[in-house]
Amino acid sequence: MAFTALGPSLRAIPFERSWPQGIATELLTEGQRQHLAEIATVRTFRPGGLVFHQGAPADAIFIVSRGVLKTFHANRNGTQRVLAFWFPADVVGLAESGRYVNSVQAVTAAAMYAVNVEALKASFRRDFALHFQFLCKVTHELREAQARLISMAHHGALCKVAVFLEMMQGNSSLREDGNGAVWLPMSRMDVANYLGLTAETLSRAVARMKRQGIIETSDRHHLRILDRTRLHALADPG
Amino acid sequence: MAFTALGPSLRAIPFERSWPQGIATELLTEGQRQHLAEIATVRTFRPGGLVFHQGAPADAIFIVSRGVLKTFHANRNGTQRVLAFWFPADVVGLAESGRYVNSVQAVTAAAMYAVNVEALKASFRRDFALHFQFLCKVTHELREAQARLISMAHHGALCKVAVFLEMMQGNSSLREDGNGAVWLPMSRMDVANYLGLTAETLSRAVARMKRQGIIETSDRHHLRILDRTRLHALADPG
DNA sequence: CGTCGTATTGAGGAGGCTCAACTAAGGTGG
DNA sequence: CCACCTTAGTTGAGCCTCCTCAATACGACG
Repeated sequence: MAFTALGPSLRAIPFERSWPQGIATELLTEGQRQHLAEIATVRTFRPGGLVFHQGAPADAIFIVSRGVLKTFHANRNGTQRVLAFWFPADVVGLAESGRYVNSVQAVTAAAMYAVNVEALKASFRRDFALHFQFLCKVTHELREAQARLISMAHHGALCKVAVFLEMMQGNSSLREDGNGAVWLPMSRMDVANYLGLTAETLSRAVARMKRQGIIETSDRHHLRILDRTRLHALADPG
Repeated sequence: MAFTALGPSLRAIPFERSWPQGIATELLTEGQRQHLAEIATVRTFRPGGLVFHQGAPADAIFIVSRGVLKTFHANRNGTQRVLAFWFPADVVGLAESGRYVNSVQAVTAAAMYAVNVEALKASFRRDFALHFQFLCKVTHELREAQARLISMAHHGALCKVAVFLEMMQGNSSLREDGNGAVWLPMSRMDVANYLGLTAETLSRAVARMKRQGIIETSDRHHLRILDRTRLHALADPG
């Protein structure tokens, strides 16, 4: 689908009842997407390219057009924690006191719509629905963060990995065919960091799933889910 | 201060630069608060009272007026995970597909403004700034969830507890005097669950801090921070 | 084809969970 | 008002998982 041809996309599960339960849908109308495309500039990034750095003045917010990106937070001592991965139709760059709180970096080659904050605010003023859809999108991201809190805090390594794989499998931009093939563009270290594990533990968890015949891996970045039922049993032990 | 006399309050760190860095401020004008008070109904809850249950149809969103509440998510097997504690000027009840995703329960006696979703939406349509401030508030909650993800995933029990205590100490509605006294209205089990620990581990961590002279406890719900510097050292190990 | 960063595999140790006993506190009914 | 019961909280012993450290294999790059 020529998503990008229409301009920025925003996908989330809406507040309202009318939509089918639990399924993310496009929030913006064609008109809104065209309008956003007009006030936005497209910026492309090569793998590893930095979109913005934590602490930098926040003059724009970004909507992912193509590619995969990650948000991370650098601690004083130099270590970094991966907080989230982003895909097309996600929004990043929400500021605090005029500055970005985290850094965002491209994992794959990526394109983003950069929307000037003041321009966006002006658009919000004119288009109530657009404004509301952004509220909806941020709420959706909040819920995802909360859902992640559960699996991060209370579950073991196998469960975390299973949850992660289900999440990636549910993401249309990583699904390669209808038969469980998933593309994992990010490095193992990033995944481990994201899940609050060490690279070693992640490796062992993946190896165990392979031994059990739940998944198989060809290349380091390509994985196939063989037994979705058992994967889900691992992901959802309670 | 007679917060509640003015109507609902919304506190968060705004997007914009102009405010002092990193300090939560009142987002609403007196007029907005009065307006919200008019379209809202006040509902009171005794300790343990359920504000709404996960899965219930979401017809209202709630703004905390008085008291402390918790959000939790019940799993199939009956166990519950505490996702957040809420204080005056916080917003809860953001829905997904017309239903609440989590349950909210009063920890102490509490009062909430219940705002009908449709009425609120109508107000958003008329008052751009009000709409924008809600976006700001939700963004703020998203950032807090992300910050918590870091300490949940990568740190040990002592660190988690230290972070929690600093958070509670930073909350004006729990601070009892200027000298480190903090009121912890929630049960130890809730705290442990919230931090992703068992009650036993939490108990041991608190005991250790007492032995080290960092805190002291009188009653189960009252705690005093004696050495803020060392507490912060525990909370922020990297 | 060599080199360096990334990924996997192995052994050992620390921290938190489980299980269990015990104490404290709050609530009920006699 | 007190005895009783129930639930929350504390403390201890043992086990299990995940992290740490170290060595090795793989792969992307020049």
